[in-house]
Order: sequence, then structure tokens, then C-alpha cells
Amino acid sequence: MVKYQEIAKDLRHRILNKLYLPGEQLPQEKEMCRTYNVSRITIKKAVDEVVNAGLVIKRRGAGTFVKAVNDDAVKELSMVQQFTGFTESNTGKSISSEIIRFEIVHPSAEVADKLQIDKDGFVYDIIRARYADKEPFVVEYTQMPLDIIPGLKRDVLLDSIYHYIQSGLKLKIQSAHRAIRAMWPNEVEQNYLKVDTSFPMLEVEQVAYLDDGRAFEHSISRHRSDKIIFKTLSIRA
Amino acid sequence: MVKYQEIAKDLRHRILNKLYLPGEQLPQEKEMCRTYNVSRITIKKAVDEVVNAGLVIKRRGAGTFVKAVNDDAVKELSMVQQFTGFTESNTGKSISSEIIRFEIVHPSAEVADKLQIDKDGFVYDIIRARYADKEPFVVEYTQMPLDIIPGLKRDVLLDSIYHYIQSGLKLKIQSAHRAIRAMWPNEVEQNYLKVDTSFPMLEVEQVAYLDDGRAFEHSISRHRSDKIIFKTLSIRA
DNA sequence: TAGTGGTCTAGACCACCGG
DNA sequence: CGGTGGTCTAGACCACTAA
Repeated sequence: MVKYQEIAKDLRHRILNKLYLPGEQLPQEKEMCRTYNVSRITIKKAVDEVVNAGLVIKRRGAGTFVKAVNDDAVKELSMVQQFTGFTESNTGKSISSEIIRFEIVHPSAEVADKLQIDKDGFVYDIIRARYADKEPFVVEYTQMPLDIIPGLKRDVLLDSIYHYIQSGLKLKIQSAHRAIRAMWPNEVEQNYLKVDTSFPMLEVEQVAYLDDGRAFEHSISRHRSDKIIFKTLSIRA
Repeated sequence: MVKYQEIAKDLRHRILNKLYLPGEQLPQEKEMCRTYNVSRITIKKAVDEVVNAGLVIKRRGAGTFVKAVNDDAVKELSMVQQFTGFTESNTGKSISSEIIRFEIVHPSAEVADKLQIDKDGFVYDIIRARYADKEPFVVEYTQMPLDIIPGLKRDVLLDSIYHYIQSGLKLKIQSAHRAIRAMWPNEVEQNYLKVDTSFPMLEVEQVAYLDDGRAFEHSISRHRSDKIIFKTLSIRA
């Protein structure tokens, strides 16, 4: 691990352990340079990481201050920093999947546009219900281009597609663009998730990208609203 | 505007105008240094802005590449960069408010904890219904500490609280922590938003912070699900 | 192995905040 | 006004990718 990450980790720990209290000013950047024996740009990069983690605030002309974030929120901030911003009530539970549909088709015009691929190409068209300890919590509709993700089999769908992409195909996932809405469940979701017509669902539509810039997945996930919360942190530019 | 922002703006425009095509490699950093006549760190900071805007991807050892993002998504990315990530179907409409409740009370234990204030202090307790061209779209439940936001009056609530905080009180808003869920509407929401018991709602719970680190607002907004989409972009660390 | 972006330095000047 | 963080330089070395 490089210097600025080490320093950022140290600052996070000091804040979480209340060595720096909410509202308190952190040491100035020049002083930190002496403390950690690094240049000022390195300190700046370290502190910026902690700003983006939501723990502190910088003000030109004034200093750097610890935010008054409550303890529960702080714990979740470390989660938000992960790739997904989801808090599912599934931690520690065993996840399994049921395959509802697994076909190869031409993409719809909409999906072809979102994935920026040709309408004449082929995509997997997958529908899965996912279970945590045999409790159903989400139905996922996924399309992925055949030529980017070759060799998909049923056993991969039963396990984790993302694991296959990263470990099996050695591809790297870079980012995801998401849109979140509330919805009613359709008939499929009512059946698999065991909810009635009026039960509210949280829909997450996602386009995900590899580190070469190609879109490799379009998916729509319809979650039972009692099983998921989406958390996010926005910092004003 | 400083150099790296100018360069970032130029790169964004080139990508949006297809001078750099999806999948295409951008000029290497050293070449950009010559083109823009700046140092490499400045180029790095400019390109990082474009990465965070979701338009390009950097790979050590390989280069910087334009993401295959579809045009609609690109347009919305510039919106996502704003403070709020919301796409309401309200652009260009006149927003008005109806005050349902406006009291000063002691905070609940939960709100006191989330705002990190004393339970013996006072907070405004506000409930508002908000309209776009007389169409109701959201009910907001807001608590704000009296000593941080003094002098709140009914006419401010009818207009914009955020405008009063920034222009009237000269305070600066730094960040917001949000949790998003799907829900049924309660009786108040059913009445004001003109929806029935089973209509799904998108709830956004928010704690907002000033640039001195103090939490100044806790709010819960219940949106008609047909009037709002929440958009977000996550990039893997 | 050649070429890419990632990290880091030591120092300079600037914009902004607060007393 | 002194002190803060913001920007920027010119250069060095490193880690990683791809051929």
C-alpha cells in the first residue's frame, strides 16, 4: 500500500476511535508533512480520500474539520465506499439462485443502444430469482453481449456471474451507471418473491462497464422493498 | 476558472462532440502536456475529473479510453454531477409548497442522534407538500436545529429553505448522506399526493452537512414513484 | 522491452478566511 | 494581516500492460 493510502487509513482510524472529535480541526497540512515525513501533495491526496469517505471537510483559509456524523452512519460509510451502495439484510446469509430464463437472442433496440452494440449481435437474456437463506429477495433481468462474456453456463448463473467475469475471464469491472425507481411487481415477481400486487418494489437499472470502456451488462433488479436500502453520499463540487 | 478545469471542460466537449470516439484512446499524458502547455500533474487532475464524470477510463500501462456510454446517459451524467442526483419530471415547471406543519419541538432521540445534537435543544419540525405546476409530487418531513438555522418563517418555507440558508444566512452546504427505499404512502401522503393505499413511493432519507462539519438538516421525502428517478454513478476504487 | 499511467518530491505562488 | 488549503511546476522513479 502506498504512502497516501497509509496516511488516509491512519486518519480514518483516528477519527473512528475519537482521537479527533466531531467539529475538531485536524492538524494543518504542513504539520502533517512533518508528522508523516512526506510532501504536502501526498498529504493533500490522503486527506482528500477521507473527504470522499464523508468523514471530514476542508475549507480553504480555515482548515480541515471532522464532520458530526453519527456512529451508525460512519459504519455504513465504509460500506458505501465499496462498489455497491446497497445494504441488504443478507449479510452472512447463503445466497442461491433460481434460473427462470436463460436464452441467447438479438438485443432489443433499447438494450442495444444502452450497451452501444449492434442490433444484429447476440446477447444472453437471463432472468434469475435470488434467495438469501431460501428467502427470495430480488428478481434480476440481465443482458450481456456474447462476444464480451463468452462461455456462460448454467452453473455460473447459479453461482455468481461477476465472479466468473473477474476470476474466470480475467476481466476488470470499472464502473456502473444506475437509475433507481419504485414500482409495482409484475406477475413473475409476485410469484417468485411471494408478494401481492400492491407490494412496493425498488427497481435498480444498471449499465456496467469494463476497464477498457465497453459496456458488458444491462440489468434490471426488482427488490422486495423490505429487503433493501440504497445508500449514497454526495459532496458538492 | 483554473487550468485543470479548463482542460477537463475541453476534453468533455471533445468527447461529447465525437472528436474522440467511444473506445478510442486519448492522447497520452505527456503529449497532452505539450498540447496544453502544462505539467503532467495538471493533466492528471484534468483527466481524473473526466473519469469521475463517467466519460473515460484510465488503465495503467495501457492508456486512457473513451467509455461506450449511450447519448441519453451522457446527457444525464452532467446532471448527476450536480449536487442532487434526482431526475424529476419537473424541469421548467413552477414549484410551489403547501405547509402542513411548522412547529418548534425537542428532537426525537433518533433525530438528535442523526444530527448529533442534544436532546434538550430545539428543532424546527416541518411537513410540506410540494407541487410542480399544481401537480403534487412529494411530501417532505424536515427537522433543523434552531441554533444553526435561525429566523425561519413561513414565507421561507413557501419558497426554498436551501436558498435562505445559502443567500440569507450565508452558510455553505457541503454534503448529504442519503438512504433510499420503496414504501407505501401513509394517510397524509395519500391525501396530498392523491394516490391510493397501494401506490408505491420512493423514500429518500437525508442528513445534510454545512462546510464546518455540522449536520443542519434531517429530512424524509416521500416521492410519487411516477415522478422521480434517482441516478447515480459508482466507480470502483 | 517499450510505453503507459501512478506516486512522490521540494518548492512557489495564489485565493480565501478570520481576527 | 497571518494562516489556511488550492494550484502548479519540472523532474524522478515505480508498477503495470501489451507486444
